[in-house]
Amino acid sequence: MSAISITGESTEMYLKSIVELEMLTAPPVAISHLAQRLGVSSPSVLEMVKRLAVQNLVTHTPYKGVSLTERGRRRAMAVLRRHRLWERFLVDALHLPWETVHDYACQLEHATAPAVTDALAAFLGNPTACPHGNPIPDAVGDVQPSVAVPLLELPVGQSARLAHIIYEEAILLEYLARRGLVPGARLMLEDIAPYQGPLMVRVDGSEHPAALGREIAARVFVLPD
Amino acid sequence: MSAISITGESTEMYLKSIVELEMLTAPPVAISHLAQRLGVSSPSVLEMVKRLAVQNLVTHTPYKGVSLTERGRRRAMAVLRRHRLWERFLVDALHLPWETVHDYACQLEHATAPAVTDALAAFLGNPTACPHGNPIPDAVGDVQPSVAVPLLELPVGQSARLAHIIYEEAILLEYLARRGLVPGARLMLEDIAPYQGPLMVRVDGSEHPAALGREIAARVFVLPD
DNA sequence: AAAGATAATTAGGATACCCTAATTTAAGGA
DNA sequence: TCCTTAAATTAGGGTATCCTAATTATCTTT
Ligand SMILES: [Mn+2]
Ligand SMILES: [Mn+2]
Ligand SMILES: [Mn+2]
Ligand SMILES: [Mn+2]
Repeated sequence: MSAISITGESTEMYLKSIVELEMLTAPPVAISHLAQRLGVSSPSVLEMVKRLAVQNLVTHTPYKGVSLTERGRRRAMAVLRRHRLWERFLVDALHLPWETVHDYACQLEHATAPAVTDALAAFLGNPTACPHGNPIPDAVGDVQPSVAVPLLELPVGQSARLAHIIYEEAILLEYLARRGLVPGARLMLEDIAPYQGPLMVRVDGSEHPAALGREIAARVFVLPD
Repeated sequence: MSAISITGESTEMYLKSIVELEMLTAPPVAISHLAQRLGVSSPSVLEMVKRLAVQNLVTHTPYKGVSLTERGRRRAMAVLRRHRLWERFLVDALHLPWETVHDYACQLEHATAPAVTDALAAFLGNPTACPHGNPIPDAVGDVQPSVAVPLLELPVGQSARLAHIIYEEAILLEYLARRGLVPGARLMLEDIAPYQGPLMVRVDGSEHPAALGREIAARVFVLPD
C-alpha cells in the first residue's frame, strides 16, 4: 500500500481523453462522449469517473459532465507529452508512417518512466510539436496556445496552411494522409455545401479537390494566409 | 471476441519469467520460484499457470512445476527480444545508466507492436546482445547459445572476462555495476571461502577485491582466458 | 517407517474494469 | 405546461488477477 498512487493505463486513457475532448467541445465533458472516445459503455465510464473523482483527478457534476482537477490536468498533460514524444521518435528515428504512429504511441505512453521521458525528449532535441502538428507539453505540463483556426471556420475562397489535427484517430489520419492533408500542406477552401454538406478543399499537389465532412473539418486546424 | 489472443502484460511476465528461470535451474520451473520472481503469492501463480495451460502456453505437472509449450516459448522469446532491444536503445541512444534500464525496459516490452519492434531493431543496427551481455533473440525467436560458464564454476586462480549476467534484477545490477562487474570486465577468481562462503574476485581497475555470494556467482557468466 | 519441513494446492475473498437491461432525469418543442 | 427523446444513472453481472489462511502432498531425515 504505497502512498504514491500508480496511475494505471486505464486511468491515463480516461484523463487523456478528457483533455482531448475539452479541446473539441466546451467543458464539462459529457459521459457519452467519453464513452464513445474510449470505446466503452456509458455505465462503465460513469463508474470509472466516480473512481477518478475519489482520487481527486476529476470533478463530476451529475447529469452535466466531467472536468479535470488541477491534479488530473497535470497527469493528463504528462500522458499527452509522452504520447507526442513517442510519435516524434517513431516518425523521426524509426521512420514509421505518419498515419500509423498514433496507435503505437498510445501503447508506449503508459509504459514510460519519467527518467525515460526526459531522456527521450533530449534525444529528440526537445521538439515542440508531434508529427500531426499538436504541441508537446513541456516537462511542467504547459503548452503554447495555437493561433490556428478550424478549417470549418475558414471563409470560402481563403487559402491557408495546415497547422494541426486534433482528436487524433487512426482512421482519420489515414484518410487525411491519403489526401495530402498533413501539417504544412497548402490548401484552399473552394466551397462549402449547404445543409451540413461537405467542404471542398483544394490541396496543393493533389489532382482532385478533397471533400471533407464537417466533423472532420472541425478537427483540422489551419493558418490562413 | 477476436481469434487472435492478445497477450496481456501479466501473461507476458509469466512467460518471460519462466524462460529466465529455466536458464537458472533445470525445468520444470517450480511454482514457488515463479512466485518469488514475480512478487506474487504461490496460489496466484498456480491459478495463472492454469489459465496459461488452457491457452496452451505452458504445461503444468502437479507438484512438479511448469514448462513452456512451443507456443509459449515463442511468445516468451518475443518478449525477451523486445526487452533487450529497448535496453540497448535506453543505453545507446538515451544514455541512461546501465543498471537502471532493466526496469524501464520491463515496462516498454509489453507496449511494443511488431512493426515498432522491427523498426527499433533496424534503428539499433540489429544488435545481438543487451547491455548486460545477454543475447537478443532474432525475429524468429532463436538465440545463439553462449559458451560462457558461471563464475561459480571457475577454478580458483583463473582469470576471465565477464560475458553476461542472467536473471536480471535492479538490485543485482546496481551491486555489480558499483564493483565494475559489467560485460567485458577482466577479472580473476582469487579464492572461494568454504561452507557456502563468498567468492573473492579481483576486478581489473578496482582497488579492492569484490566478495560475491554464491547466488550471485551463479548468475554471472564469464569466458575463461 | 514415522516425523518434520517445505512446497503445492484448495477455499474463500477482494478489487478494478467492463457489460446489458432497466429506470430516471433533463431539455427542448408542441 | 406537457411530451418526447436523448443522456445519465442504477441494478445486476462477469472476468482477470491478486491475497490470506487452511489443508495436503512430497521429500528428507531420523
Ligand atoms: Mn494510450
Ligand atoms: Mn500526434
Ligand atoms: Mn515487464
Ligand atoms: Mn539486459
